[in-house]
Amino acid sequence: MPKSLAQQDIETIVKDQELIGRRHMQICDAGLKLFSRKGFHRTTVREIAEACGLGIGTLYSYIKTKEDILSLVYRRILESFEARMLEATQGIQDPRLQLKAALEETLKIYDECQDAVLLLYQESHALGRQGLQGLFDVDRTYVGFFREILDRGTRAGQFAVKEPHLLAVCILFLCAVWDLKRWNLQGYTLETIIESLTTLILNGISADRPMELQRQ
Amino acid sequence: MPKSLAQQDIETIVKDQELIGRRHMQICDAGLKLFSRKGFHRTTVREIAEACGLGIGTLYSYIKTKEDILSLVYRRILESFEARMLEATQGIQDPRLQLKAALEETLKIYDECQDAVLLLYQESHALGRQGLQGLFDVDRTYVGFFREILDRGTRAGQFAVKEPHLLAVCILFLCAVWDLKRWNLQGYTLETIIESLTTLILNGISADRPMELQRQ
DNA sequence: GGAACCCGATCGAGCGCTCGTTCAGGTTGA
DNA sequence: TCAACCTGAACGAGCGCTCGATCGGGTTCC
Repeated sequence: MPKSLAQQDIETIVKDQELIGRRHMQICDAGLKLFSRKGFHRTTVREIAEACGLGIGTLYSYIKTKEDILSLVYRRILESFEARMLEATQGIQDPRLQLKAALEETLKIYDECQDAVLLLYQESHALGRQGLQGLFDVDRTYVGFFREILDRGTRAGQFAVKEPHLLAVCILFLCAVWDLKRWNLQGYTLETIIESLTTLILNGISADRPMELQRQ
Repeated sequence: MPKSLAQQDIETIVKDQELIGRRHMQICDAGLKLFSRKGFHRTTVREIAEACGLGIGTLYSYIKTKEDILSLVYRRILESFEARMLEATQGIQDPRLQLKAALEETLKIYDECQDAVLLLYQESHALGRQGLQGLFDVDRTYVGFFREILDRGTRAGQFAVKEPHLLAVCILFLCAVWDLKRWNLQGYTLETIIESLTTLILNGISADRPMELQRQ
């Protein structure tokens, strides 16, 4: 199995690969829960060890530093995002509909994983250079995915987009508004957000006015 | 002078109000510089004291906790933003042009104050409930400002916006893409960003297609 | 079969250190 | 003289991480 760019191995004392996998899972669960609730710095390694039912020493047989736990958490989050995203949009031919589907799925994911997205934006600077690079790489593939849709739509004459990469970044970023500005969006439903953002973006980039989408 | 909502006083040992003001200024400068470079948690109070030429004890005569320094920094940032914003857009009658000006000025501010905006998004959760409330309040007035433009434009028949508040939040948020996704936007100029975002948003919310803006 | 040995996962007390905060004493100016 | 301000050594809580000890189970050898 080829490893993605974000998959630099974490040094471990323990040898058994299958066991490492299981333990890393436990550590992820505990890490995500605690980091989300208290933040990276306020969470102690001891707490994480306790939360996953391991001794501190044991925990440190599966990681080298506290930072590794954050990396582990990030990896799993992003992997799951990528998988869901691809599944929800593959096979759709019409760029406009595909973009709509991509937006909708991203917003649904971001809705279900609020804590994770928040963590991603707030604590990523706790990662070192190497960890950050991994995040960047994954993000770039994400953006590239949106960008491809934009390119296809532009070639088909449906979209009028001067800077596809820039716009892809913006669109993906905009989806995070639901998580990062949640406190100022109470009262709205996920459906309203999806509709509003989809309308804004599709109108914003359409070569002609996409009336059929508004009517439907 | 009436104090804004964010202006709950910080407890100090020192009495002289004018001196407090001056010292708080020094502390802000040092805090912004160091927090931006190293983050809140990695910056020590000692470093801040040194950077503003005060002894640690002296510093603690002007604040009660480290958190107070962050509050202080945030306050100043937001105050300056608000002032610039209002100045740049007041008096513009046409909603479309006013929105354009507001976007442009916000992006310019966010360009000049990258570190500050990043700090705002990354470290605000280090603040306690009270400090956060203050931030929220200021942000709401900001958003309200955009919302007003949207409302005026909608009444004038220029914009077609179903959820003005939601959209105002989105627009303001979108401006931060330039700071929060900077690493993925290298190579673009501020001017390109301004143009792309303005086009996206104005097209996105316009009742009719605003061709004149594109031609000009 | 079972004694002797080995391997590697587990454990948690505690080391070494950082960092926010305090306080007793010094300095200054009116 | 005394209030206001300044100073930095000292404090101690809390943290990440290490390391020697333990133990269950597999393997070897008689």
